Amino acid sequence: MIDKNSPIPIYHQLEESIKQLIESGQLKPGDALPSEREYSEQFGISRMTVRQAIINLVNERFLYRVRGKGTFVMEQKFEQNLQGLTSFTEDMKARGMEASSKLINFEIIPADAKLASALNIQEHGPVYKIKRIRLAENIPMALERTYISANLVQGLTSEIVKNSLYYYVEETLHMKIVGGTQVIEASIANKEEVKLLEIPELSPVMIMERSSKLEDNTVFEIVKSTYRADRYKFMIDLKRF
Amino acid sequence: MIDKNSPIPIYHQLEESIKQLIESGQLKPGDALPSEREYSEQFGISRMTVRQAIINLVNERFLYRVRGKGTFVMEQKFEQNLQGLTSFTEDMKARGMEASSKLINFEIIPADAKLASALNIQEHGPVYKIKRIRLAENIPMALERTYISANLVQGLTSEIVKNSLYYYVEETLHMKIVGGTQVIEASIANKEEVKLLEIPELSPVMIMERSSKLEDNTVFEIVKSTYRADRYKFMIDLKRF
DNA sequence: ATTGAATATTGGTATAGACAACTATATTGC
DNA sequence: GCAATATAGTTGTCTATACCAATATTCAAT
Repeated sequence: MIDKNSPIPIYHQLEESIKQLIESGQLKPGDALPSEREYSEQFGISRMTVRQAIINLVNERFLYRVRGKGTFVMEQKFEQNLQGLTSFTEDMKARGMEASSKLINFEIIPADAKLASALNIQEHGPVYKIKRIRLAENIPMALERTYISANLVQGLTSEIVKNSLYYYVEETLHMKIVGGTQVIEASIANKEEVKLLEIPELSPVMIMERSSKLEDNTVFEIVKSTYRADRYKFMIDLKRF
Repeated sequence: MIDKNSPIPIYHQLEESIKQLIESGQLKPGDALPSEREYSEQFGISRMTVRQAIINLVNERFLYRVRGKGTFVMEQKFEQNLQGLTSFTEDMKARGMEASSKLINFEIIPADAKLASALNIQEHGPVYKIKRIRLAENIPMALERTYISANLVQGLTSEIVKNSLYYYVEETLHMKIVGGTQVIEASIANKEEVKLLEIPELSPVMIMERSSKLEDNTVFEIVKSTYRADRYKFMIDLKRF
């Protein structure tokens, strides 16, 4: 179980070993772990070394400790990371729904000042503008307008756009999207949104504007989405530092 | 600087002391800290105790360490904390605005089924209900309804609520809020919200429902907030895994 | 001047032991 | 029976020490 001669630190070996027990279900949420001294004796390692392993797992929220009682497995194992950057397709799949798209418009436009600044390119530079209706279970969920510098992703076609853009960019072009920022606000649907999303006039909508970046920190895309408030809620995990 | 006879752990004293130096600007981003051995000798404490303080600050992203080189102050210590769980007061401060509150209502109510389930208590159990208007620069920003189990936080008074609830809970009761989840959706203001937030009828609003948890994974509070869409945008950082 | 080896300094891992603070259980005294 | 006390077991804090691994510096050989 623990190899003292391994170049891998002992505390790290123990960490992985405990994680394994949790993930395989041999340790269930709420279960008490053996005490630090028990681990120490069982593996012939110092209690401080055991503590280092446990402290790390506590920081990662796999375990929690109560002084005088013991160390226990966290109730809510590992929630999937929302606040993760996901494509619409991935997002809907995580919600157990089937995603599809309807391409409304696909063209190359010159960047206006605001867009050029957001994409970090020259004004009037060529930009793909992709306007799509996003559907879940064939019901309109969002209107999405994606802007990508045409110099960055060359040879984009409407065929590719109809399938998964992220898949093409990551698997074929080998560009790696690493993160971004997203601004969320509430609003009332405008005429175009009312029509395309098939909702009543004056319906509330959630507007999300995302900017995603590649490994080298260049801006990859700007996405403006309008989500139907009656069909979409946004959930995030919070951590207090 | 360090009081060995204080009931406050030495590593915690050192932690606060270093944080102070960073926040006061005496240690600037990129600066190297004294080495662990220097701290150890200067304060007459063990190197392992110094390490415990530094490890905590590294976990909180105040510092970073490089083996063989030293320990340094993080470049962007405050940038990272969106998707961080913040109180309204902290949130507004980060936006450069002054926060205040108006207490609308403070009472103890019996939990209905939904609330009892969310707070993980018995149905009809006593729950503090705190209704507050949150203002930024003295303009209404949000209507906030907070629900806390009365058995968990005893002796809450309207005086405490008028000041900072998080401060009281963390500093006086020594409860540690570690995280939570938040659901965001768009809607139209109802009559009460229109009146209290001083907005036109049919105005769009952003509704956020937060559940925060303590170290031992018990639910601490449920907060339902209604934010004026014209005054509030929500920004998060995204990471792709 | 440049290279290369030795030395010093830094953080990383690990040990052994001590006592404190807290919890649960068993025992004692009434 | 019940309450107070003792005891054992848990995590929390702290010390002192040792050696490893990575980096920086010093100094000698070329």
